[in-house]
Amino acid sequence: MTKPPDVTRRSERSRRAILDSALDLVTAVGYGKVTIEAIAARAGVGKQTIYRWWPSKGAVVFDAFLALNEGDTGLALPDSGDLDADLRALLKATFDDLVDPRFEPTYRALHAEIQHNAALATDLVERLLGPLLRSTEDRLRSAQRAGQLAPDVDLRVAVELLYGPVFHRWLLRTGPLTSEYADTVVALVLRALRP
Amino acid sequence: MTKPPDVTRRSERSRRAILDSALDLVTAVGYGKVTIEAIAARAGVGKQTIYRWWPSKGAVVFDAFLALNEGDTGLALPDSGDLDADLRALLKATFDDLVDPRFEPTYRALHAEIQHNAALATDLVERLLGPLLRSTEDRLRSAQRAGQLAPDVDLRVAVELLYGPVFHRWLLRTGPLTSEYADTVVALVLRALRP
Amino acid sequence: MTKPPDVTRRSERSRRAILDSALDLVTAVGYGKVTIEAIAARAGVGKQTIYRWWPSKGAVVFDAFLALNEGDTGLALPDSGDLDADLRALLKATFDDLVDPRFEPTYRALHAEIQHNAALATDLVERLLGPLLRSTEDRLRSAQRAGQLAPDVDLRVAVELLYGPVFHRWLLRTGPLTSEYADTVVALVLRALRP
Amino acid sequence: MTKPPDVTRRSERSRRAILDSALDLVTAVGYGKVTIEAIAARAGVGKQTIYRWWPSKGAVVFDAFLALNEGDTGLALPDSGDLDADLRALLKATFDDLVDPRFEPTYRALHAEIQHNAALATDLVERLLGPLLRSTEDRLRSAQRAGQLAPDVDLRVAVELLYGPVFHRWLLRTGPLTSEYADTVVALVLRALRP
DNA sequence: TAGTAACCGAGACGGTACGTCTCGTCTTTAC
DNA sequence: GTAAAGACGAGACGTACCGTCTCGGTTACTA
Repeated sequence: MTKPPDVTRRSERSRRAILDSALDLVTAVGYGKVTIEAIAARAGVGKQTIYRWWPSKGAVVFDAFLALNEGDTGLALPDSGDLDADLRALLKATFDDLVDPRFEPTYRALHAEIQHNAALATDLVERLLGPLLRSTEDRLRSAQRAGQLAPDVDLRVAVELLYGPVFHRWLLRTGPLTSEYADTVVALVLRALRP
Repeated sequence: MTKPPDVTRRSERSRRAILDSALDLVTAVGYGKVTIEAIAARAGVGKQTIYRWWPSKGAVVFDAFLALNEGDTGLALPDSGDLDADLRALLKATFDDLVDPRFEPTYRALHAEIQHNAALATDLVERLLGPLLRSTEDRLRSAQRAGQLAPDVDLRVAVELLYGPVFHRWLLRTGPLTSEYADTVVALVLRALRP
Repeated sequence: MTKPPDVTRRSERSRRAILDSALDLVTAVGYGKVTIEAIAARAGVGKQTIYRWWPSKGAVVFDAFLALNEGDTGLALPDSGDLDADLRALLKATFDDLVDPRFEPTYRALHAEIQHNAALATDLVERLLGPLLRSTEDRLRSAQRAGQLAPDVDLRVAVELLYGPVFHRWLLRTGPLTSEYADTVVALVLRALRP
Repeated sequence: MTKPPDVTRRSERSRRAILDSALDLVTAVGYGKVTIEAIAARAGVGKQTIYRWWPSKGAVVFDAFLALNEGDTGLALPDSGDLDADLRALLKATFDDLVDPRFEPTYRALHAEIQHNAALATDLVERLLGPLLRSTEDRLRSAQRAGQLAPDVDLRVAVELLYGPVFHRWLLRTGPLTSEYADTVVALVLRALRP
């Protein structure tokens, strides 16, 4: 049986160098053209050191992406009292991220990756998307408590009703992600959710 | 300038063999492990014959998938008069397809592929998803004319409101695609669309 | 049983175009890089037209070479009475041909080819080298009759004694083919052959 | 700039396997039909391992051939005192090698190869033929010192006078390499070289 | 003069091998 | 004693040609 590496001995310097190189390369040449060899070379690290700690290229890049956002103190939960405005802001913030040319290729690559890598999917949904979805749900809950939403609405479904159309457009490229689109979606969804 | 191959001389026998082999292999070993070499070998065909007519593995597999559905006479547009029931039927038919173990891996693979292949994305949306989305839109239009939906609703957005949550769940694996889920989504969406 | 092509119907225009193209290509890119496809394309000819009339690339190129020399009325047999001078002239004429930059690569290619193509070897020795070797032998015979050479010398061996060292140098690149070299070889050989 | 491979890390086991396989294949199917793919497969080696260390098929086969003869302690310089007999022995030993059915096809292939590969030509002449030519020259030098040869004869030319006719016959297939032929050539050459 | 046999240009076909690339593992060197 | 450096076995990539096999379309003999 193969022994797992001793995590206490892990070189923090190498870890950082690998994540930084992964990110640099992914933005420079695109996810598809990044290779583990290239990451190792740029990080000044043996390939084995990558294979020892990550199971796949996707996992390295994903970790690199997470590390990028890890400074964020989490989404400032917007609660201006105006539910409509708050939701529109959340949606717009979401697709500002999705179409940011610095991130879009990698977001797409990660979404491609999770189609045949369920473990990565869980991680991505939990740790990258999670904060967004959770704070949206929180906002809806506070509205529900305030009697602005029907009391029997399943909030997890409500969140999907908001983000589903956005991701649908973005993943299938069936249309542009404009401000008006956010307005339209939010307006319709609120009609669905109100008491 | 490179000359395109003379399509009139194309061997139908080889075309069929290639598509069949592609499909067999994709279901047998999964899209990611299928190679053009293997498709050619199994089809009893030179690799060049594949490269002559398709630009990528994704294109071959996609064509194979299309050919599979090509016998379908198109969706029987369901119009029982009961809008609610019709939409639930459409949604359930959709995820019956999505979770069919014979097709799911390949659907996922195609969705992964289109993230870095825009041409394929257009094709997929147009030719595989298109019929479904169009007939859904047609059904909504007939309901709108009958005064069951608000007259100012943008039907393309309405369609996304229906399918978005479904694809969101399926692509991000955030929850199961159950019958109840379809009911919930349709109920909410109809509340949004009613006059 | 496969029928041989009907030589009477052969297209002279195609034959010429093929030989010309073969020669052009061989001097342009070198024998090794010439392909039958390229010859056919440049000649504006179907590949089958080449395969119908020649068994191999070597055969085409050889024919092209022969056609080039076919205008030559044959070697003017040098018989000035001065055997020494005549032989030196023959040797020098030989390596003028061998090192002519227009022909050397193809001569070398043909010599390479005959190492695994005995039929071509016979043709080459008979039709390209033959005239030279025969006229040299003739010159030696006349000298032998005149008593300048030992009467028991086998003239075929004598010819090889003259040309062998030259080809040895040329084929194995063991040294330069200079005028002095011809002088030295002829002088030594004549010492061997004199009565 | 591409870095050359680190020769100190080279796998001796792979090197041997490649050379052995090359030799086996060349004798089994003939040089022309040997491919690098086949050598790699038979050696249980990745193709890259061949491409890393050799520039061409010819180079591999040549190395394989050299390795074969590498146990030889070099030609036992024959110096029986009888120059005539010694030279005849050398010539006969030479064409015993040339016409040995195990080696002839490969010798021919190598001679073909060097026609368009000057680097290989140098290697072949230096390392395969070299020992033979040098020991022949040594034998002639000792004879010259003993006054059996004219003191002004250029011994390199003398060596070519001996081997040139032999290679001429062999390469151009203009006649058989018999014992009598060796006798005749040696006799004539000695007449040329004697004081 | 109609029919027909053959060559012709063109080029698709099943194949083989090329030389390059990347993978994930194994081995050696140096700190 | 750990990791960098990097050679290794494996095998897919896309390309180039191979030699064979239709295709229609001209010729040029035969009935």
